[in-house]
Amino acid sequence: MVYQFFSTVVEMSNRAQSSLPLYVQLSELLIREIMSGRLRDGERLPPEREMAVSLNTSVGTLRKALADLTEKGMLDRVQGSGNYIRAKGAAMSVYSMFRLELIEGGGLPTAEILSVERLEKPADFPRFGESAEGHRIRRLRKLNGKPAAVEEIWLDGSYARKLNAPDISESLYLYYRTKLDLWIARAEDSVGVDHVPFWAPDTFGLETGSPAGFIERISWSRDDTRAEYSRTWFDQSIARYFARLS
Amino acid sequence: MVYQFFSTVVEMSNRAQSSLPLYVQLSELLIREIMSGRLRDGERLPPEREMAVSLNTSVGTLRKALADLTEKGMLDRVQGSGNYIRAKGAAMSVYSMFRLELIEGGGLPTAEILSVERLEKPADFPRFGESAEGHRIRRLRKLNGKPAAVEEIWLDGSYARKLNAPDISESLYLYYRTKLDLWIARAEDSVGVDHVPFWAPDTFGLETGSPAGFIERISWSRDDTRAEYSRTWFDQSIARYFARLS
DNA sequence: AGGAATTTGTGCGTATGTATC
DNA sequence: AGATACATACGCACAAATTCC
Repeated sequence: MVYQFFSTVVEMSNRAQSSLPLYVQLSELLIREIMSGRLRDGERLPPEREMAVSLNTSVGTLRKALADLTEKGMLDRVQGSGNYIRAKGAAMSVYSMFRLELIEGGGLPTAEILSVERLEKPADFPRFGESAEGHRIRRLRKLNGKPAAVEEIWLDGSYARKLNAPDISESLYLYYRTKLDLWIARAEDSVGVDHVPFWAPDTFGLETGSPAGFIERISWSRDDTRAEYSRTWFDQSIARYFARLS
Repeated sequence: MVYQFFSTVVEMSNRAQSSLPLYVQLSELLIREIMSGRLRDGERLPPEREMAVSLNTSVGTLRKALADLTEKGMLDRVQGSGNYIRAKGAAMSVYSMFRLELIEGGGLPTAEILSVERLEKPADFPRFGESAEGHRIRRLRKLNGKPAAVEEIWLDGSYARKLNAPDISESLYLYYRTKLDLWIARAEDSVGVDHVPFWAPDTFGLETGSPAGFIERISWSRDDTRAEYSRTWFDQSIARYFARLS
């Protein structure tokens, strides 16, 4: 019985800490369960009423959490049948904000850290966060092993004194969540063209200064403050940007 | 008292026709009110409880409709203050699915119809709709009067026998809604590069065959069927694509 | 084939918390 | 400080879709 376990966790992460709305806590609890693999792809959740009881909450509140998961693409809700985990969506959700795919479709995204430094924010950046400094993370991004993009992410300095480069590894957002308790909730992208930056490694397909696809992004945390600013240059001959709108 | 009026409209569009969920009907009712200008930008709605009474529904149901409007960017909900119309978002919402802006930001989008024809769907298209035929709409899109993109939209043939070109004019989606009762609910975009099609008019900045930004899109109606397939070529030197993710 | 049981969807009502005015 | 108004949370009844016998 999985629920007994849930119940415990919720008790802990509930009264104890953040005083975030209960439905948010539930949503995040379930996300953690999925991410960690304790809830597997395709697995069916217990009926809402049972779950609500074990989680010591009401059906309505649980439903709001489940709706949130659905929106995130990590859950299928089927009337008359049940609620089904979509860990694929979850695996994607690790990269959920990564919006590049191979032109032929798909492609497993991986990342290779080039550098992590704490620096003054450049003056010409849009405003984000409260600190005058930021963590600059440069990465080489690959799709199915092929270098597809270079990426420079600026995380506001207030979220940590120092970032631990090895810990970041593949999933930056997972690191944010687990180590910094920072939940990226939404982002705005702007896609155009720009010149490949001078620091792009030789392994990247395009030469420094040549034109490439360009993504500019601002990300908000769940408390609706701008947390992150990032820029991505991608090789348009092998990758393209995609988005779901509503 | 605006609500009395609401009440009437809801009565009509409620029991009478579609049997869509009440909260969807309410949401659409409000959208129509905003679009038509009867609800103005910045205007404050009556308190939820009053509104619920006048609309002859419950607060919970109304709240679900309002949440929908919020998601669509047409409403600001401020705790302790009130609900405020954002007709800008609505004006945008006419083009809500239009995701191009000037590189310097913004730009008023307009459209000029090049051709409207009913044709066999090309075989190499992704599947959408049930008809073997589709309406092919070609448009020149401008931002602040500057030609920024050419666009080819294929609407499935089942939604109308024939489209009336003059009626379409600026807002295709408004036409869908008002004349065809087709509500585009969501879309998936894929952004890359492609060659400008041969039919692009001379007024378009780029020459036929030269590379341009390229958006491929599939759109779903609110009953979750694929209704539309479209392709857009845009001049990357003056426009860029933007998206809000979550 | 069909009906009963199960499960989510919709809608209503209410009580309490919290931000705004 | 008090009133107003949205946010959260709980619970119930019935509808609609699915599943199972």
